[in-house]
Amino acid sequence: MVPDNLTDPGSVLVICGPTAIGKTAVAMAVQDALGGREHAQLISADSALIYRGMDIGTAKPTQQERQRYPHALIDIRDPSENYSAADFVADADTEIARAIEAKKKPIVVGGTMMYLKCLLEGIADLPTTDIPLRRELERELAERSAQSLHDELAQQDPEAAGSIHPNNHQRLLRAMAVVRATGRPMSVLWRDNATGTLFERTGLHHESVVMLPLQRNQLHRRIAARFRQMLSMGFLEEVQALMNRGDLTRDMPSMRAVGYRQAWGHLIEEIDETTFIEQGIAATRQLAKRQITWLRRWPDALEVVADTPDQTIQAILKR
RNA sequence: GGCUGGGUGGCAGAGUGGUUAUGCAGCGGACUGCAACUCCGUUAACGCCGGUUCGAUUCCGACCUCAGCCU
Repeated sequence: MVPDNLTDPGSVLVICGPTAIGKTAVAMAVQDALGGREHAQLISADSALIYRGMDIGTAKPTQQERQRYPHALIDIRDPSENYSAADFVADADTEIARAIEAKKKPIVVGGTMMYLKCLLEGIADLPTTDIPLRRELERELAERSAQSLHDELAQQDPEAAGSIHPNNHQRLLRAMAVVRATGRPMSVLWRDNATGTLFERTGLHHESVVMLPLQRNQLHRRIAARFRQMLSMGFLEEVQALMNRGDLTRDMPSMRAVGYRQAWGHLIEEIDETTFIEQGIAATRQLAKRQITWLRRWPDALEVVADTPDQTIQAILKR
């Protein structure tokens, strides 16, 4: 018997956890428990799964799995394109509304904590990154110093400047761009232009299932095994094919994904194979660690500590 | 057996007679439009024994060990 809070058609189920813990398996099991694809809609919350052609290294659900368990928000971008937390919130809101419309329970599954946080807590309505302005700021950064740009930000938006280190160019330039484009501090806009929480935007409640490893070692072992399995499935060939396109560069968000970044370095003979494998596994472990840090502080979570998907499913269904 | 060159923190890799790089990993932290991102802080080493010296990771010697070459 499935508990009410999971079947409640007027609420969103969120399944999150670190990489390699088995979120997909749990999501599929929950869909089955709800009566299949007619009654549930899986929605991916993952900044890497959005990219077409990046399948092996992202541990994307297979074609067969996706036929029985269709996921929204997978393969929606080309690796040359950008995507952001704001894009995700907009897309996810749309998918959730569509699922409700079709009388399906929305199930958001993923490990990109920033996306989930913004989905649940909201994100301000700020101007999108303006490329020409961004270029201009990059030029200024090169001509002046980061410190001088940071000083300027401190004058116009002290609050944002306070939380952005001068060396953090990525965030420094974004905050500057917002000020330049709107004439108002980003920190003020964030309060004034908040779009509201998921409930405020859609009228839907949510329930979070947070998967955490019982033993960190066990997860680490799974990560290492999965990475080697990716290699035998042709991960390097996948990355080589992406490089062969000629239009992708290693500083694009897609190519900076865990594993892809290291594979790129190996394929241009920057690092040898052993180092590539070591670094790839280590980077994945670090990703899991960062995710777990977020998850530990997840508000109102239905927390499930389990080492295997089966344990998690049992724990969810028992509630 | 002989000769030569090496042995530096988990790995890679500089360097110095005293204040002991750096990168990656590890650990802690920040983060509202690149978040599998970006950034900040931090732990940790000089193969072994002896000698020279006020002081040795650095100089000298023996030893152990690795690589290459020679017989």
